[in-house]
Amino acid sequence: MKIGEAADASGVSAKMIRYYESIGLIDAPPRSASGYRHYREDDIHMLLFIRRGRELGFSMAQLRTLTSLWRDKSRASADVKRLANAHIETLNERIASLQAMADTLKTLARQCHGDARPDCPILDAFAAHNGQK
Amino acid sequence: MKIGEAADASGVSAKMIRYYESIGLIDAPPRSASGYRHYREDDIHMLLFIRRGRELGFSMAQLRTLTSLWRDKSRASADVKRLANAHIETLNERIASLQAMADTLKTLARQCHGDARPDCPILDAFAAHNGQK
DNA sequence: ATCAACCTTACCACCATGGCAAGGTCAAGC
DNA sequence: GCTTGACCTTGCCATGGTGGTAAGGTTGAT
Repeated sequence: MKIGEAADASGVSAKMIRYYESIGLIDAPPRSASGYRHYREDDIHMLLFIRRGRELGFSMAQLRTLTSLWRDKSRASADVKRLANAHIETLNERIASLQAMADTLKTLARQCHGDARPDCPILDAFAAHNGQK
Repeated sequence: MKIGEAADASGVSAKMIRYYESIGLIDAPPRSASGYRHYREDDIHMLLFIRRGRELGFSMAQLRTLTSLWRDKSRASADVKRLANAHIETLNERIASLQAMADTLKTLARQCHGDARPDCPILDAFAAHNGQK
């Protein structure tokens, strides 16, 4: 299978497949005489694995660990679970941070009459250099 | 006030102050004879304004609009409110996306016994190339 | 033989930020 | 006046993942 087909089959762009190879996340596949990369089923599975990990928000560094755990048939599931829990923690922090932003903005937006007049609590809050907020 | 003091006073690093100037987000301040940037109170307020906007997750492009609204004493508060609401919407989308990731992972982690055994529903889900998920 | 669709590598760009380097400036202490 | 240290200047590199683009080679079908 050439890289374009592998990209279609895995949902990972050809560009990214080459990138993953360049950073050592996936193995370099065999090449045809003319230099074309050639992929097999297992490689597609790996790409799908990586794509799903990325879709769940794992970083490349974490994917590196996850793929090695995946390859390691004698891994301890505790290791995987630990990584997953750490990532859940990170996600929760990011959610809380975004939620706090949204809450603040919602409060401000509610106080803004939103008409043609120029006075605006949102801008006031941004500009506050006294203890207003 | 020199840039270091402006950085301390505003919470925006000197590096970022120069960057904001380079992209035209803030005006270039007057320079001393030897080339040092010199800031006044109003410049600090602007930097604080920008910092608060960034802390609420607005993009640089949005900050550009917000600062121009701030400067425009005859703005309509509706314009500010519209921008804020659009950003709240974006934040909500990002939150929902992260929440979906976290929920999926939580479900998988709950199913993983997390001990020394190698079988792991998390990896299984990542690897699924049939309709398992 | 030609043409389109593919492949290859090697760059540039993003966005906001930090770091580092090489050199100029200023103020305080001697 | 000289040294020293803290500051300032510009400029370049790196991040992380991804897309784009360019210049050229390969393949397969007509």
